[in-house]
Amino acid sequence: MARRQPNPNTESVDNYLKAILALGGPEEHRVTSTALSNRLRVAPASVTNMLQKLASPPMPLVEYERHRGVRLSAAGKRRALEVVRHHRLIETFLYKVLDYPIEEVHEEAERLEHFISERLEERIAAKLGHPKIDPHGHCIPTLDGKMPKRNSIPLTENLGQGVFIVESISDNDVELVKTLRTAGIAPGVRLRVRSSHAAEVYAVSVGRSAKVTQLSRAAADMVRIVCER
Amino acid sequence: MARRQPNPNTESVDNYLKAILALGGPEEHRVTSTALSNRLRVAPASVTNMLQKLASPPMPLVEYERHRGVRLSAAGKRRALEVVRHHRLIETFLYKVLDYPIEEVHEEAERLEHFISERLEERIAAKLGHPKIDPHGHCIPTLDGKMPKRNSIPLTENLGQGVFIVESISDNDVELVKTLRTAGIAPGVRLRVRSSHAAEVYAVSVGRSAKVTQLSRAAADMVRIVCER
DNA sequence: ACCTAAATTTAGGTTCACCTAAAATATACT
DNA sequence: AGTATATTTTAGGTGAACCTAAATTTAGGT
Repeated sequence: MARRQPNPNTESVDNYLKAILALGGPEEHRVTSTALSNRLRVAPASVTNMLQKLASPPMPLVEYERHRGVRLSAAGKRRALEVVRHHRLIETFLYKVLDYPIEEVHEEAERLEHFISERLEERIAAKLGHPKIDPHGHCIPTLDGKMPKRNSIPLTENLGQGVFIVESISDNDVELVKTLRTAGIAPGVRLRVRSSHAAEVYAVSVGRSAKVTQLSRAAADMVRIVCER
Repeated sequence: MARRQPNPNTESVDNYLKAILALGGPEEHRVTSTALSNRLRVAPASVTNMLQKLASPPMPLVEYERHRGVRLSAAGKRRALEVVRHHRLIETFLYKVLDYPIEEVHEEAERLEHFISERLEERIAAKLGHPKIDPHGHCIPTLDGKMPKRNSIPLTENLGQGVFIVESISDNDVELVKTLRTAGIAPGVRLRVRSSHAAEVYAVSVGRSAKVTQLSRAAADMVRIVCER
């Protein structure tokens, strides 16, 4: 009477899949155990264990070779994008319908993303008019698991001074998001960058204002920009 | 380095507390292990185990004497009512804001009630104008843990024919809720009862209509009524 | 009071996700 | 190539919530 269900606890599995998706980047690199261990704040041994489990069933969620890292399978990518879709829809909903402060949406979405049904996902999307972008400027994956890639770069990679448009802001640091909100830095905003590449502190001004805001390197790295127009 | 946290997994604990609250009734009777075992669909031994755990910490959630059943402590009752508040606020929200069909709100709320933050609870309540009653006609406990008791009776306990007002409808049976919705039986509706006490089938008519609907005994037992006016 | 049936508890086992410590493997440097 | 260092895996263990089977306690009928 041996039974070995491949899909035991979903919350934890979801978090692994999301992490692999994020760390693999747009090119879907292999992701190392250590990288996952750091991001998920879990012992390296626990990662190995989980990866072996994710890779073993008939329809594996990841492709895994010992010592060579993991990559999502088609099924794993589908699930990961579904969770990201949940997350971003929930963030948008909390922000637009429930008037959450922008810096608080992430934490709530992080918890709820695992537990909403297909129906609730659909109702939320409908209520919002099937949005494509969340309040931090990130693309919301479509129902059929597609997420357009945009050609933005981190503010820290820009090639000197100039005027740019803020594309998106990383959402996982509450303090950072609050700081940027206060400074008026939000997706779609025009940003004049005054420091040059690889500075320790970035001086920027927002919109047409002359007021200069100082951003730490860490903060600037969380802001992605595109060229104006 | 012995640590013994009394509050390990909350979802399961929440469900025990809710079940004890419901089964204890307004008089807060002791609840037996068997009753909990049936309601939670868990082996009797598992119930005993959990009750012992809930009763043991410095601030116990239940009062428990072996072979004599359990009752909620003050702390346990507070938590149970908080979970019920979550549940009913979520049901109301799904119904009113997200246009859920009434028969589907329960299942979704049952899952989400464990995971929403204080903030989300507050935002939902505010969006709804701090409602006192959920879409099935049940009272929503207040933030400070009070729930008014109403003097309704199950339709099956009524003392003969007459005209009544529907107070509430049990929410956990999808098919039943759908049937009642189709028949137009909803909280606040006027109901003329034509069968007498303890019948096998209840014949009722809704509002001022002459059309008669037949309800099984089981269905009638899930409908609570109050006297007209 | 006695005995049986039902309810309840004890004892011991499972799975899941995590852990630590030790062993194995890969990479980097001279 | 050969060793030091860093990464990864194996081995063994934890607590939570459930399970089954066996032992115990309570309650009902005569």
